[in-house]
Amino acid sequence: MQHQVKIYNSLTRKKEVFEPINPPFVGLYLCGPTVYGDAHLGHARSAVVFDVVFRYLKKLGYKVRYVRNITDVGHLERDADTGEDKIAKQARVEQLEPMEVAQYHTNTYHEDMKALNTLAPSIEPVASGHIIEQIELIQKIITAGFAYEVNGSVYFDVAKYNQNHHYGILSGRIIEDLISSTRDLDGQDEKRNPPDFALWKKAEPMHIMRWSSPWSEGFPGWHIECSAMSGKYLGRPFDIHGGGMDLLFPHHECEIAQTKAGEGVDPVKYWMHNNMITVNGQKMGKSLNNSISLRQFFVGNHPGLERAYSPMAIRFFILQAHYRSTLDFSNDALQAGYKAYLKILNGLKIAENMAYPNNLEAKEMNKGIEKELEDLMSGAYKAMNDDFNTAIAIASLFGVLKKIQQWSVNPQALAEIPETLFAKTLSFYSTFVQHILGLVEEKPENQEALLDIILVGYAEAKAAKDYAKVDVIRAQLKATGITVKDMKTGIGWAYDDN
RNA sequence: GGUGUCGUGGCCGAGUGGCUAGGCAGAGGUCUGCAAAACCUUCUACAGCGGUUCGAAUCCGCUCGACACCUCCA
Repeated sequence: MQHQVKIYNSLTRKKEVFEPINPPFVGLYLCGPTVYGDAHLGHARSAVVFDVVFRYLKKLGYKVRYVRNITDVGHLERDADTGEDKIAKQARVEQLEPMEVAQYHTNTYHEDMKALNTLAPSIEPVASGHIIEQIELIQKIITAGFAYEVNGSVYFDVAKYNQNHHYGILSGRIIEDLISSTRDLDGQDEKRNPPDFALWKKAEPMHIMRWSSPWSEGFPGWHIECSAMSGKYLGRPFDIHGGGMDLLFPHHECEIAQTKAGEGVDPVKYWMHNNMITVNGQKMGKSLNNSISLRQFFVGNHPGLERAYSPMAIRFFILQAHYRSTLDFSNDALQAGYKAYLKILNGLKIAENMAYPNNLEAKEMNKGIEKELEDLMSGAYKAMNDDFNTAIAIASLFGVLKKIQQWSVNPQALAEIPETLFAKTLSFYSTFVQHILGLVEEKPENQEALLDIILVGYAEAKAAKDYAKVDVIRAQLKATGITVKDMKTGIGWAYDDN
């Protein structure tokens, strides 16, 4: 099967045909979290979006190496010159060793990402574990003449770089504006120009996180870690670099500059940026005090939440929008997403339990329905090929679901299509839902066995027309948040959706 | 101020020059011990004003409005 994937490249601002540098291998790098707080919806969005990219490219047969880093050092508050390290600060607040903070939030991040059913990355490098690589890259940049040392700190010389290269190539920033911007009121600036950024910072005496380097005991700047680690594991250049749009400048712009300056090559062929989650039309972010952590979503523990929303509801909510659009959070939207997800899931159960009937009356094949099904299925793949348009793919999926449900109600309709098409359709649906979109059934594992036993009793009571007993079982399950569903295909259940 | 994005029906959210997006919610019906689920049918759109075109939600211009980045942020 020929697949031509198109990707919107932030660098060229165009959709481009995806041509891996070394097929069938694909290198995919995603900027992961700075582990000083619980992951929120925004983290979920980039993780889920690129999880689907990862899954889909694998599905197409590419050998994808997916690298997602953990930032546990070097990410400063406010300004790369004057701020405090985010993790060190949180450690001070909580009176913990910085590594405890980083470890704790790395663990919770992994738990949350697992709950969202994102696949683990192939490699998950940690910034503090790659100090040597970062120092080496800084040295290369100094040797090339694009960085300077001041009092034990090293800065990237943006103006010098821009003489022969283009700082602003990704973000569209104009260097003169950046240089002339006089927002910096701190007189004790070590930088030659405001847009220069730190590659290495000398640690203040109080600073706990420190490593020795040729310049000082200190710590690396934020941008250098991604350059060093992506280069180490994916080579130069590599295929796809992802991240939130808010990282486009300065983080990704700086990554390009560092690699170009130090190694003489462009680091990345395709840059992909997912858009932001908004709350009431405003960006969700820690600094805006409107972020809701994923754990709060999962249990409903936040004033802005009307109820708990399961991980799959959130995953579906994210996938219903295209990744380059802003996505506005609201209780209504999430609730709608959850119901839609339940519907998709119900189709999965039907598909699993349905077989092509062997007692069909002979009928003429219906070419119209055949074509409709083929169009829906190829439409879903076309949508994915077109810059991973999950919204359209899901619409196609609902079209297929409708057919499956009709068959479950009226199996005789299957006489109009060949058994091979029936099998293909079911297989398509199940594969697309579970393996490409990554939507799976959420069952509390310890409850499942009990629930099955209870539902056996329910079915027996029902067969015996003992409706009093039926109603009691139903009411009791309802009280624990489980809705019983009497389907044609058997007894099912779902989480209560209201 | 600079750079960029966007304004779609009750809500969310695709779309691109002509052909039903989809989901949720609403209405009517089928089924059912009653529900739920499922199925069938169905109502609300393209910010405003001009222009290009045989034809525009889709292209161009203006107006209004919203947002993002420029400082840490997925």
